[in-house]
Amino acid sequence: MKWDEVNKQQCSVARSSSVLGDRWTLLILSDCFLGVRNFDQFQERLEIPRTTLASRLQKLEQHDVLYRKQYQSSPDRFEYRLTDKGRDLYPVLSTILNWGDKYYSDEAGPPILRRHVSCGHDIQPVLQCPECEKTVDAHNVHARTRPQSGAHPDVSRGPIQRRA
Amino acid sequence: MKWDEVNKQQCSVARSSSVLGDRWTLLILSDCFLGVRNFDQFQERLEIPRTTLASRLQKLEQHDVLYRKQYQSSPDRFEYRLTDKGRDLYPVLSTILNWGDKYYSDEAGPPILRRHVSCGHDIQPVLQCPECEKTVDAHNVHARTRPQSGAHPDVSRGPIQRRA
DNA sequence: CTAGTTAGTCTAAAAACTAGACTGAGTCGA
DNA sequence: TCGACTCAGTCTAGTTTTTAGACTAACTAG
Repeated sequence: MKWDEVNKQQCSVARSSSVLGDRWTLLILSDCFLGVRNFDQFQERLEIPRTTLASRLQKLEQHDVLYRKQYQSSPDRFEYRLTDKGRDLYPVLSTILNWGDKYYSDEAGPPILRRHVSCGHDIQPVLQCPECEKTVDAHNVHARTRPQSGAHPDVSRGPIQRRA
Repeated sequence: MKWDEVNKQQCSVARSSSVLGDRWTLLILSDCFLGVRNFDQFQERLEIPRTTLASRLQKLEQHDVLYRKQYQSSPDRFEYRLTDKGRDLYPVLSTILNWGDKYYSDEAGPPILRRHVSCGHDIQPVLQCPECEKTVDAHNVHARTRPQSGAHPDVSRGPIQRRA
């Protein structure tokens, strides 16, 4: 299957991956959350080839993750900003940051700090069950396909979340 | 910059992206969490080219996200399983699933259901502050670089999380 | 002996990525 | 008015990655 047909799969991860699962895309979005808005600023911070950057920004705009907002005329210039849909990717970037902090940061600690404005602490957000408010991870969530959803059926052996 | 130099950046998202930010990788990991373990099973479910699958699995193994476990001999055959480090990616895949469910699922609802074993509800996990236990999103977390971390300095205008 | 299973590898063509120069439409200072 | 600068891209040519699909190895089952 070609990559650009992945979004037709009946799976939310597949459809999301067709937007996010590309070289550079997650890094571009990370910079968006850090306030970067202009083409050259993305390019300099990421050292991404300009052609690649242009095509990624265009793709993210087409998928309504970013939008172009004019910030001057003559010559017309645009900056890239997160849409609501884009801002809803915050949990994705935040959990990726958590994982990177855990496995790839040096003794001095993580390079980016996140302060929870409400309580003032530097935090690493965690996943929580919205019903019972306990913290959740792979071991206490059981995934299954909804019948008639058109998704691939469950693997016969079943999920492996509860392995030691 | 070439993609395989991204992991040298002083940024947890960059280092994570060098592992996760590739075509197919997120989908492979998603299948791992659904219990898929064998080469042909990945290949059939994802319809990924076999050469690409082989190189992705090798890469994930090198990064200690998956490990190969022998499950038969003569001929020796191996299955791919999540390591602890790999299982720690659950929040990443889970938040991607949430986002896909919100923006890409049809009227009938999301194709994959997740049951919280502890409380029995079908849930979509949310991000929580571990200090004050409130739900967090882009609007109430303020990111900044730690001085002397070697990360890119903050964008002068500052984060945009609190924009309307 | 023949067919089937599983996990890959091989090959050649197509597509994507990369570095770096270049363009266009302006501004700014002298 | 000239030259340098800004910014957001585009162009080009060379390199790398991805892709489809056939093929291989080492068995087992009938």
